[in-house]
Amino acid sequence: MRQRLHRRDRAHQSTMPKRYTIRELAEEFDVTTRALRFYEEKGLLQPARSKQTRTYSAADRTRLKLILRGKRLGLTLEESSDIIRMYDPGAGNRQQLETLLSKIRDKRAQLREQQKDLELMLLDLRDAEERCLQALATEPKRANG
Amino acid sequence: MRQRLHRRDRAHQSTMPKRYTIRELAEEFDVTTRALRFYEEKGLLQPARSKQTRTYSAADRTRLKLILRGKRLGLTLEESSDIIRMYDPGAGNRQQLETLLSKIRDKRAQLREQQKDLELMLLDLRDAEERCLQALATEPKRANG
DNA sequence: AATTTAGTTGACGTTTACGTAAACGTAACT
DNA sequence: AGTTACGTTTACGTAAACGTCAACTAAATT
Repeated sequence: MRQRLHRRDRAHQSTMPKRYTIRELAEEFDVTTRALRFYEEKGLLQPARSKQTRTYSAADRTRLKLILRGKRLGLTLEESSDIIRMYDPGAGNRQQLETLLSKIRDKRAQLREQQKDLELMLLDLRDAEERCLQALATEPKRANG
Repeated sequence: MRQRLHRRDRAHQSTMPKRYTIRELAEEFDVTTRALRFYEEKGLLQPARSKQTRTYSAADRTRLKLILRGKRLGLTLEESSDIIRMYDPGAGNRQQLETLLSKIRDKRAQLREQQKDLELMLLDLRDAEERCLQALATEPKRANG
């Protein structure tokens, strides 16, 4: 079960910023390579190409993390895409910056609403667990009471 | 633009528990009637019928609330369905109760993870807003600096 | 040289959660 | 009687987010 060596693996130069193959990223984050290509197709990742083959930067890796975090929160890819863009004010005139600022604040407000929903659901489930424990306490070990 | 009167509207008996038409629920929660029928088809709602027409109970209304809260948290209908079932230990032997308890605890744990993700994303957006404000402070009112 | 491994690009299939339209019933207002 | 408003079922359409082939290339191992 030896790993085979690829040229890139030996030709590592620690001065060069780290790069990832599609498989490395896929395994690290437990997604399929198909998903990574799909995210690229949707403009969420922008891997470079070294002779046809995709090569992902640390920035791509970070973006992937954000995408997956977004998914766990129920965001669509487009929403995650928006949020990723929010992380960098980048080149923008005053008008664009204010639009961005407004979007950021909207999203924050929305996420705070989601926090409330989450807390409510957790409270409900706490009660549910309690009732369940009560029922178990009432229930005899064998047969029906 | 007067509202027309339906028989049910006049024949209200305050001793009877409140019931809702499909439209009432749809408007109150800003969903389509199609969605309500869909939720029923998936077993999430169980309206009674008064002569073909659906009539929803307070329990249905509560379930709908839970469904929509679940959606805001990114849950699938099936997940919300599971959670709704968790709210009632109902008729169950010891074995079933322990399975239920386990599921409740799993879900709670998962939601606590989601809480962490949410907090991280909020922190990131707080930073993003900060950077955006900085950029605005740097940017002159007119033309580029 | 032949095979294995990892990558690539289509392209069609699938699931979830409804949207939309057709075709119909029925009660109520004009 | 005719229109309007609301309800019903059936059925096909759709967007998102991939899954799942197929068919091919290139590098690395045997």
